[in-house]
Amino acid sequence: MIASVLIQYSVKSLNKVFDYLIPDNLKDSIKVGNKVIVPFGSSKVEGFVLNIHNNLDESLDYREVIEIQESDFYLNDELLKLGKYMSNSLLCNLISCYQVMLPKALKASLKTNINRKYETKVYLNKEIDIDKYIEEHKRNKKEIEILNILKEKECLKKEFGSSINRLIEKNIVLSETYEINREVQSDEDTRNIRLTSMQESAIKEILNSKDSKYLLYGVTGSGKTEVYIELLKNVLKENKTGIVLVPEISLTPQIVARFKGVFGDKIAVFHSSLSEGEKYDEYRRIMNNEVSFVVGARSAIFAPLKNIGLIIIDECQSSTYKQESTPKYNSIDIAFKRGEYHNSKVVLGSATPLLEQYARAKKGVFHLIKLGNRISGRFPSFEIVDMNKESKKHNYIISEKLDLEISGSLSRKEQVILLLNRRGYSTFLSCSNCGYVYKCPNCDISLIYHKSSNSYSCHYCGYRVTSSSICPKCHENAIKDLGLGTEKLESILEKKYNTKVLRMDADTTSTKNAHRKLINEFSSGKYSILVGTQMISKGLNFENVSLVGIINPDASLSIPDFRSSERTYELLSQTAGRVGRFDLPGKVIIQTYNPNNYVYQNVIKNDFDSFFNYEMNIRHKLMYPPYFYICSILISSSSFEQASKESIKIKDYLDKKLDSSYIVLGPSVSSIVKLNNKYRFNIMIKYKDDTKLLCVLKELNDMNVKDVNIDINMNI
DNA sequence: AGCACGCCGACT
DNA sequence: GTCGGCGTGCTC
Repeated sequence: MIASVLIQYSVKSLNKVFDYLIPDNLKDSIKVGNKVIVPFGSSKVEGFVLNIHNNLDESLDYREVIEIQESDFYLNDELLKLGKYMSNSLLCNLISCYQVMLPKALKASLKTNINRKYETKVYLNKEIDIDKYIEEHKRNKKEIEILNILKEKECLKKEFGSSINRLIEKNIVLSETYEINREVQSDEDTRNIRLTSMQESAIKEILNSKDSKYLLYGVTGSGKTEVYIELLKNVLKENKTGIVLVPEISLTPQIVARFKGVFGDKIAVFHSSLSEGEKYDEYRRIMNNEVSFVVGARSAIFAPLKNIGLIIIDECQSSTYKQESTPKYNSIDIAFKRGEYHNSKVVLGSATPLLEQYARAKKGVFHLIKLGNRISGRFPSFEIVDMNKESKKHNYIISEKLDLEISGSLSRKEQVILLLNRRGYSTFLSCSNCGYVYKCPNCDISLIYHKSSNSYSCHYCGYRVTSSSICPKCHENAIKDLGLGTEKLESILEKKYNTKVLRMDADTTSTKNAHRKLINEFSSGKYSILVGTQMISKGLNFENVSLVGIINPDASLSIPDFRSSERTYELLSQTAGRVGRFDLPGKVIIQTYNPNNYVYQNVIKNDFDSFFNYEMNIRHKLMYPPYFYICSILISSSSFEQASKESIKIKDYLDKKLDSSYIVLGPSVSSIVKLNNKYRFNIMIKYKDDTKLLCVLKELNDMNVKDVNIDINMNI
């Protein structure tokens, strides 16, 4: 018997299986999907068994499989097929697809040592006359004490001191060690919640329909979570399983607590804050059919559940569902694929779905279900402040109107949230003497001043130097920090309003549980103003907040990406949703230099449909999604010339191979020309059907150009 | 990925 | 004459 093994390394030349003889002692136990150790060249490697067969090739000199790792674990048929699908449609190595599905402890890599947790139980050896033994060893009080307890019941070894070891050695007491799961603690929300008629009818509509894909479209606070819960209860009734994806567990503790409260132990939760050992435990619980549901972020879509009845993707507009590193999969595509396999329903939920998603729902590709208005609170009142006028009055950061509203809120002892989507103190550093702009030595990016760490840092590669006002070029003491980041805003506000300001951004929430701690502190009223980046736009529920100020939304709007408008719309409407959730009337102030922009105009009217129509028109004209799919090819090299030359060659190649139904744009320099010492060029392909494209790109992928990296990102 | 093989430059 | 640079090719 021969095992075809896909080994651990994710390199082009190893993207194929190697055949190994299965030795007799493994013949009965080896399974397709098993993780095995095999000899490879002069070393040993790990890999997955993709096939077991008998086609001996006489010309080959086979070596033998060394051993099976984690014999109770294997990639099942569905996941094996799913990996192949991913590898084909994403143009990446097969092994990277399998690796991404698994917790670190189960990935193929000889370095993994699983931090297993064991427990040892001890009990009396029935074949020994205990009473006689006790009689003979009366003087050893500790031993007798233990034996008397064990006469009643078996116990855990750790309940006793070291004297138990002597008893085990003498075979009086028997011990048995087995693997156990760590206990993962989490909050539980066990409220009993009455469903609204809107929710009831949404649930009925999904349960009674034969459709497989749904878009549950409901504003923030309209109670999507309760709909999910009822759907899952139904899944449980049918003895099936389900997956719930959320953008990021740490940002949505309430929804997880709610699931835990209703389903308790039947749910496995994949936190990013779990240790690798804990993740492995949760994975084991799933494999052993101990759980019915899995809740987690992007990679939870690969949970090895059997008989899936329902997959829910909450906040389906979130960009976190697309993985930025290879394999660049999108959990939503994977969800549809798994849904097909299991014949299960897939429900996307959002208050601000992506244009593609909403368009598909309107077209009937997804069954659209609207969930009406938010349950409590009212829609806040909006005001757009024209910063062109304000800057004439020398108000660049806080407009008169916003100042007035902040003062008003503070005097009423209410709280204020200000959104500024830019962390750090300043946004760039420049010499007032010679005009030099302080850039990262590895990237073509301005360094950003961080006052709290007294450093200049690059937000892309992590480069960091101690701050100094001496210009590296002209050596004058003239470096000035310009532009506005959350740190600077924080200190400006503290001075201006003489109050405590809480800042929430990637810098203040980097430590474990910091996010939650800050939220609780703001909730408790210790601070009157919260300043933060986009991370404050979601999920927060504060009763005492009456004002939301949006400081510089234009920055988000001007990001060179075709989705920047809809991202900004989402960011603003989500942030606006932080106010007026309870009894306080809410006010939202948007400060912009483009007051007439359709994004802002529609945000203030809360008119998603109107925004949708306007934006769809633009997408249509510019041939962007959902009218076309987009594939982006990134060509990078440490040599600018090589990257440039190769980009042009690739463009010519694509033009030659692809017919006119494909639109090939570029090459152009990337928006970040140099990143991590690599020069970057982009080619964009607009397409409606990927079958031919995938073949052409596969050939392109197989061409090896030295010192040049080609990175393909399908369906961005 | 790691390693062997192999072909050209600079040096005890 | 050798040591060693890294380009190429192979691993069941």
